[in-house]
Amino acid sequence: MTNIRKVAELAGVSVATVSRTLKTPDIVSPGTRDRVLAAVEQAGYRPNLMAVQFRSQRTRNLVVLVPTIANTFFARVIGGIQEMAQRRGYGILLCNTLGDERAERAYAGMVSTRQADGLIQLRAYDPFTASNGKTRPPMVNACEVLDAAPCPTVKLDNRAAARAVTEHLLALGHRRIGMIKGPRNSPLTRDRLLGFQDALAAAGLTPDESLWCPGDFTPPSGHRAAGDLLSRADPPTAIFCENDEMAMGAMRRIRESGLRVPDDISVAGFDDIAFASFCDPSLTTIAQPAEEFGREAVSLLLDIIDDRDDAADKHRIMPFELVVRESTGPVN
Amino acid sequence: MTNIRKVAELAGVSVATVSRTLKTPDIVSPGTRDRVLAAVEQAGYRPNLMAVQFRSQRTRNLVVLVPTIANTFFARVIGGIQEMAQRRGYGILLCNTLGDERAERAYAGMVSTRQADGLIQLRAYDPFTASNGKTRPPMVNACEVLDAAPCPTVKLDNRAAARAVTEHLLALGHRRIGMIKGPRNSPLTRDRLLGFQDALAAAGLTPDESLWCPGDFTPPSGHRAAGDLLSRADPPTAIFCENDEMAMGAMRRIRESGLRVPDDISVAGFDDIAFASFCDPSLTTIAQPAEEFGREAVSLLLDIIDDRDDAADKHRIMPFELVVRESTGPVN
DNA sequence: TGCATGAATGTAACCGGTTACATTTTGCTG
DNA sequence: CAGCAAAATGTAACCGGTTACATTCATGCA
Repeated sequence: MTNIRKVAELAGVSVATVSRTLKTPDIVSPGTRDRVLAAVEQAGYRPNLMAVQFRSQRTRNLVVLVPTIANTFFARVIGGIQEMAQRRGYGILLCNTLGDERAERAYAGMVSTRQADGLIQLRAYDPFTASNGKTRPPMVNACEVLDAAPCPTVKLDNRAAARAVTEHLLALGHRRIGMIKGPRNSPLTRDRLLGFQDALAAAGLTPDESLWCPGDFTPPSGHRAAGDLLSRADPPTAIFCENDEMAMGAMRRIRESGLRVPDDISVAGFDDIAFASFCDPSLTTIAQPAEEFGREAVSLLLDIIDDRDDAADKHRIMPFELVVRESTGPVN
Repeated sequence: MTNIRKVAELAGVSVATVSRTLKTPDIVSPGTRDRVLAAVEQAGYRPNLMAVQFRSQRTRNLVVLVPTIANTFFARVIGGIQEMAQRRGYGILLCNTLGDERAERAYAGMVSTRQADGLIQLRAYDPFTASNGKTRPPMVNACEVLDAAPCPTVKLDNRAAARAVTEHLLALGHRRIGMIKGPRNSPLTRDRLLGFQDALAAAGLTPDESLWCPGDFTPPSGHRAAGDLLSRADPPTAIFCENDEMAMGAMRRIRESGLRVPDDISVAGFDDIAFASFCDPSLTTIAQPAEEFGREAVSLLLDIIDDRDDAADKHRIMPFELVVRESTGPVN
């Protein structure tokens, strides 16, 4: 491996001069600079970044904990993270945690052990809980956010968004509205449920909890939950799904029962993934700026890392938009 | 930061003994071992992995170049990569290249500069082309594979798979079959086109190149291409799309024309993404073991890195399966 | 010419582990 | 108990950059 000493020898200068030529060319005399650059070229020298990182105690890597990369929405968020990280000179260490907290804590260790300078968590779990008394490593929590997050957060006003969807369904005349939720202990699910209830309450309706089915954000779980709802004696006339993946599973199940969307049952989703506008019928949903979530999370994280920041309590609320398409219509 | 010297001091031993206690506990006497471990505990010591990596000249990171993480198929492949890498003690540096070769070469530099030990490329481009005479860094090419790849590869027999799809359509009586392709210069597209032609030739048909429309593997491009095909004087009775994303876009466009799938036009896709079985109609497609692509790529790459391997010419062909669903039917 | 000043360059310590080699301790045998 | 091998532990070089500080060199002015 050609190292800085070889180059120095080749150019007839000291290692310091080589280092300076590459990092601060302006303080090296033009003649020397040319000689060094020629030697660099000739030797095909590339600085060993492990050494640079080690010396500077900065890896310029960020750990990203993602529950499932297979989820289209997260894929977009990661795209945004990667884009902004690259722009700021950072790399992304991707960790598909599948929601396993042991794995998340293990991955979080990559920051403690200096494999990365900071961490972005896309789930409501603090992987540094067990850090006993130590200073918290730089972290940002995005998408599904802890209630009392010990770090900056980036999230949607899920309550308001869910309320908007529900009001849309109410305006179409629906009164019995089913809900296909996410996992029980998720703050995201809880907030969307609250927004749902807000809208019902404002309309003077009492929610029927028997119409709330849990899912896990995958199409099969939406399919299953819709099956549950349809088998009721008095099935709902509309179903609000907490994400588009489950909505697509639900629509499938509805059609399998010989019913039509939206003529017999309306379906609304959440996220506005790419397929939402291409499936049949196209899906009424909440559009989120997924890539922007990622970019913003990186921005906040680098603020902490670069110490351009004193407050760990910056909280960004991202905008949403109700996108009405074909899957919702007037109650039959 | 607590380092190994602090721990050594605390335990009343030398740094070497601390290092040995953590790496090879069996060659340290039990009494000393306990004392050191207690000191480690007390100090909350975590070895600085940057130092370890620097010393051992191994980062235990792998760079992954992915054209678009937003593509459901690649998301699954990356999931497999991440899983196997984790199991083997490696991290994944994810790079969303968007097909930009400059960016790919830049990212590839992370291996030359020792930020990572090897690279997995999911596109048919060799980012080390410009490496003048140097030994090639460890690399594996998966999914879309170079014809004369200078490294191990993992791919599908795209030609055979495309032939299987086409034969299925021919068996249903279709004679005018449209094709929605990927980008022109892609070996993957070329192979699928060859398989398509193989099937036609075997059936004694001459392909009509005017029915081949280029796309870019996204739903909108499939939508657009289907529009092109439908506007022909004599439109095809079936459309073979080179991936499911484009197939969903195409189906959407067909329905917008007032036609039904498969009654008026059959549509087939490729990849069997999660939505393929949940959209309406569900999609006839080629199932690929996406996660297995990723796992296999990591396996091959680590074989090179660990030098457990002499041959850079291991080439894996992964199995496919034709999954017939609702989107294809007998010609009208 | 001599000296002050600043620019250019060199020297070597340092980051935090690992490990070859040296030294000390332990345990066993005769 | 001497003597020796093996086990345990210590010392310090090393990985490849960066940079504080020291040194050399060039320039301008009196």
